[in-house]
Amino acid sequence: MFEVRHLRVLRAVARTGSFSAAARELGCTQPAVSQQMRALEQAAGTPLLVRTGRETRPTEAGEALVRHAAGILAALAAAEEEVAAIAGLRAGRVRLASFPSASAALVPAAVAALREEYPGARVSLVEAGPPRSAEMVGEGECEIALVYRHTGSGAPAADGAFGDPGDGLVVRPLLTERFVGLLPEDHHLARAESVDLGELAEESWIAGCRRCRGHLVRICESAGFAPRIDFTADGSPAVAGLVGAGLGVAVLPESAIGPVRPEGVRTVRITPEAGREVAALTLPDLVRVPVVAAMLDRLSAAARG
Amino acid sequence: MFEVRHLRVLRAVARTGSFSAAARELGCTQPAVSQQMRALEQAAGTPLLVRTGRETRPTEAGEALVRHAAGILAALAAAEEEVAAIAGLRAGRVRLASFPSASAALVPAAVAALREEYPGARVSLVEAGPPRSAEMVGEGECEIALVYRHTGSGAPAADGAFGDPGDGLVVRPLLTERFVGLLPEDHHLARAESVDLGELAEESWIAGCRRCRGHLVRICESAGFAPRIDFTADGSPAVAGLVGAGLGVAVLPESAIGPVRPEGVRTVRITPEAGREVAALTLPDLVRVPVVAAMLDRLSAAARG
DNA sequence: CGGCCGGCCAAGCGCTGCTTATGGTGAGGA
DNA sequence: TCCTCACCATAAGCAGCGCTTGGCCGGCCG
Repeated sequence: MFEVRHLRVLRAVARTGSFSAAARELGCTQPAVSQQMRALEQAAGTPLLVRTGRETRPTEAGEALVRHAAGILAALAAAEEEVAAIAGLRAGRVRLASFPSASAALVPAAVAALREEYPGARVSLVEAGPPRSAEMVGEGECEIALVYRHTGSGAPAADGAFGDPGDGLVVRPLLTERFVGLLPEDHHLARAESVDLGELAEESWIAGCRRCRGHLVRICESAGFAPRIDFTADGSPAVAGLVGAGLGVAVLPESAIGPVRPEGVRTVRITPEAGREVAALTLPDLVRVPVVAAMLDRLSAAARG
Repeated sequence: MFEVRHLRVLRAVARTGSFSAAARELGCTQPAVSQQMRALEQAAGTPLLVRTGRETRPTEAGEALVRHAAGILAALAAAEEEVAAIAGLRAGRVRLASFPSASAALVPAAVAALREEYPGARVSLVEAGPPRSAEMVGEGECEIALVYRHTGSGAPAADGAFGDPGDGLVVRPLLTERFVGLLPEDHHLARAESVDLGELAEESWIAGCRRCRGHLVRICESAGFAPRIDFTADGSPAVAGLVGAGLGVAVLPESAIGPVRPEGVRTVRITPEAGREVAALTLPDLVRVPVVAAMLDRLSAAARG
């Protein structure tokens, strides 16, 4: 089997016409070149160079090998270049899977920051809830999953939001946030500093997605009542809109509300406290991939900001 | 720098999705694969494989490298194939330089024998006299030079026909042959067993090429006379034709006369004896090139036949 | 004819890459 | 739930390889 090193030496010898000159060019000693060429000729099974005393020329087989070596070494250089581009963050791909409110808040800022610094990076995003997004990382469909896990009065263990720890995923915590209550402006508790959920036991409730609805039920259970859920809306803006229309009350993560306060809605702290942790999941090997590490950093920064 | 071995292992891992399977496929142990991949990832400066427990997949950089590896390994295989074809004599080129009478006698038989056994071999021939043909070997313009050297009453040392021994050429003796006298059929010595050249001192002489002419003069000098050269012809058939026409006498190498005796010509042994040695010259390295060795063998066989 | 250059050879040595043996971990089945 | 198997990582030991140094020889040139 030919070695890359052999081909390099052969090319140098063929170009310079001398073992010594090739050795100087390659930064090694002349016997090293002699040995390399002997090994290569043994591998080839035929002489590749003729030493005529005055000069050293390739044989026909040597010429053929030099010809091929040019292409092989060029392909190798191209491969190194491409890998270096990915390793050096001049290129690279990172695929995110995230849940809706993160897609709206964290991800745009992080992606913008990454692309500003590394224009070559290619970022893609797909929306998927915590169980599925973690699976996608495990299945190689994406590099980073943004997930959340409910904390507080809910049942975190049963929630298992961060995916099975047994998946071998690494967890990068991004932020923890409280759930706040959303009340219509004209609600009698809308100006309160803090509201106990029990005070809202008789209200009409507005729930979000299936997962959030389960969490809402558990929160209310821990406060001693079962919520009467009259509306279910996908997406926080819709929930807030329903609250603003005076159709009921809701609890949402702080960040899900976004920078602009929805019209006609007041937010209040709630007790018992409830919240969620947002984290990024990825595979251990992938945290050493530059573009993945950079994206994780940008996500952390976006979560802090 | 990537090594061929690394690429092979990477490809096997990517294809099988497992270190162990790759090790089995490559005929080595699993830790060997682990080490190879670690070394390759270190060389690449970025992870190339993600181990998810269930399976092992390439990262983006790994995919890029696998993609390049396919081309590189294919080019390498093509190079090995071509070199093996040359080494294995399924292909190969041998260029001959020979003097005219060998071109007419030895070479056709040898080339025919070689091409019959190895149809892929490409043989070319150029005519050149001994000094020049040896130079051509030294200069890489051909692989084999057919040369001759006069022996006997001539001055072999001054002749130097086999080229400078200092050229580093190897000599493969092919045949030695006597010079014979050519007399017209009606010459009074045409039926003699042997003719002393002195008896032909007063004849009209027909000489061949410049070099042969010099040799003729020396032979005659050693017999005690200077030949009167009235005709000079390039090529033995022409010389024999002139003799057959009764225009003079000549001496020629036996083989130069060829299988068919020219019309009207008788050949007689001459004294003092004169002759020449025919040999093939090549470079030491080239005798290990299969097609060159084969050609030398065929030339020897043709010389014996 | 002597210096010089280029190449081969031998010896020594450090490094690399393989092997065997062992431990940890996730997955599948009783 | 526990057991077992498959897979991978790690460590230690060892053989082989490739490089270097030093010495020698042969051809070329001043």
